[in-house]
Amino acid sequence: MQVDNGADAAQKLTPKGQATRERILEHAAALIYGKGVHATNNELVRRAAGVSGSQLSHYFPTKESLVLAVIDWQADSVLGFHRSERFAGFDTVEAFQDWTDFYVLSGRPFEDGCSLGSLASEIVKTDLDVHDRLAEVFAQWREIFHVGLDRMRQLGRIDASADPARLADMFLAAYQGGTLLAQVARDIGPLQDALSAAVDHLRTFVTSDDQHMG
Amino acid sequence: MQVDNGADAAQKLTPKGQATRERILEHAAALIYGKGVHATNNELVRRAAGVSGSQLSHYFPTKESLVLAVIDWQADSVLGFHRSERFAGFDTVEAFQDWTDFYVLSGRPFEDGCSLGSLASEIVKTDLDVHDRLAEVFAQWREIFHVGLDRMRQLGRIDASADPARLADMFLAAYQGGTLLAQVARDIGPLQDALSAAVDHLRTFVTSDDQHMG
DNA sequence: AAGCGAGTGGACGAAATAGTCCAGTAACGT
DNA sequence: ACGTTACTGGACTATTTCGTCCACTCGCTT
Repeated sequence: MQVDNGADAAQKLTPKGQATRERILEHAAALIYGKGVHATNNELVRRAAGVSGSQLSHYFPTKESLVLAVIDWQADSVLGFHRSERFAGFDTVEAFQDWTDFYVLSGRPFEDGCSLGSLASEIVKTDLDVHDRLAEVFAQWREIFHVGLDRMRQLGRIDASADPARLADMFLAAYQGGTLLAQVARDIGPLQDALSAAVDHLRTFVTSDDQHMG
Repeated sequence: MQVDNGADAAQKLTPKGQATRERILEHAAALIYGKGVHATNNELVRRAAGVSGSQLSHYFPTKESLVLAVIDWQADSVLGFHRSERFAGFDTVEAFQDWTDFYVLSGRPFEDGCSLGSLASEIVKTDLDVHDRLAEVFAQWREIFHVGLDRMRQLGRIDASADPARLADMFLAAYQGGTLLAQVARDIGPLQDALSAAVDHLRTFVTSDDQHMG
């Protein structure tokens, strides 16, 4: 269930070695986040993390293994964020509103985009054998929304005609697509619009009268 | 307004030269479409188009210029498709429904994804100076939806409270995000869900009673 | 037909980059 | 303390890949 591939690979490392591995991972994640996968090369990671070439091969035998570790790193971050108490399992409209507000108002600068989304679209077509891992992460992400929406329906907060699975996909797609558009336009507007529209759509299923329009 | 960069570069080419250029472009577009930008190298294009190395440099001095030409090529295709009579300017709900049906039912295999979308997210973070061109294309794409929706509102087909700009972004984001999710999941379901939900949302603004639910 | 420019071919050069090798250092267990 | 194991450094190699160079051919014009 929980992502722990990073720990798997670090099982027989001493504290010092593990620290070095973590340092490489941090910097690699940051670089990939900012420059993309294939623009992040050996040397950049090496210099950023302050390690020698052999250490990369030592902790991450191939670039693919490094990318995979970064995916796990980002996955932990994203899934952990969505599972935090802040959103209470996404079983209220307010939770979804808070979620969109986070990205629109205070979120990360739009230039960077969603680490996982852009990472995914950059890799999906390549030979890198990370597809399954990515698919799993996105499935879990979707599941967070799905469970919350299903609960909302069972509790009668939204109408029985609402389709939790469909709405979950809608939210995820609105976020991913909106992020892409925001990146391209260098303007957070499209993301804002897409997420607002998604929440608006969710509101159309709300059964009670206090729909907190806005 | 219209995309013509390709013609710009081909201004002083003889028919034979132009034919060769087109051939390179076709195959390059197909390769990029299927394998991504950075997995499509010199040699692949050369062999696919049946040209020698020097010809690539002759017609496209740098890889960036080739990518740019492919973007224009794809842009013409996508924008032309959306401007076709089939969708009548997207000024009816049925047009949007037809549009989603096209991608969901008969559309291109989901593995490939949207040429422009995946192309964009692969390039956006790089140094390639194609950002402006991509932004322009997406802006035009959005404008097609926006104009149609605005017209729908002016004609009273949807409620005055509907926000055409927001809805346009929602449709584009739903498509782009849905396509990404479909690629990752290797299942067209997410795209189907996202687009269906988007159309459902549009329907909530329909003023007349014949809403053709489905 | 002769010349000139566009078009073409294949080999080559230069640069970037992933991954290896081996020697040297530090840390841990006994 | 000592040996084993983990850790580190930097140079090196192999490969990929973009782009160039120069010789050659084709086709149009006069």
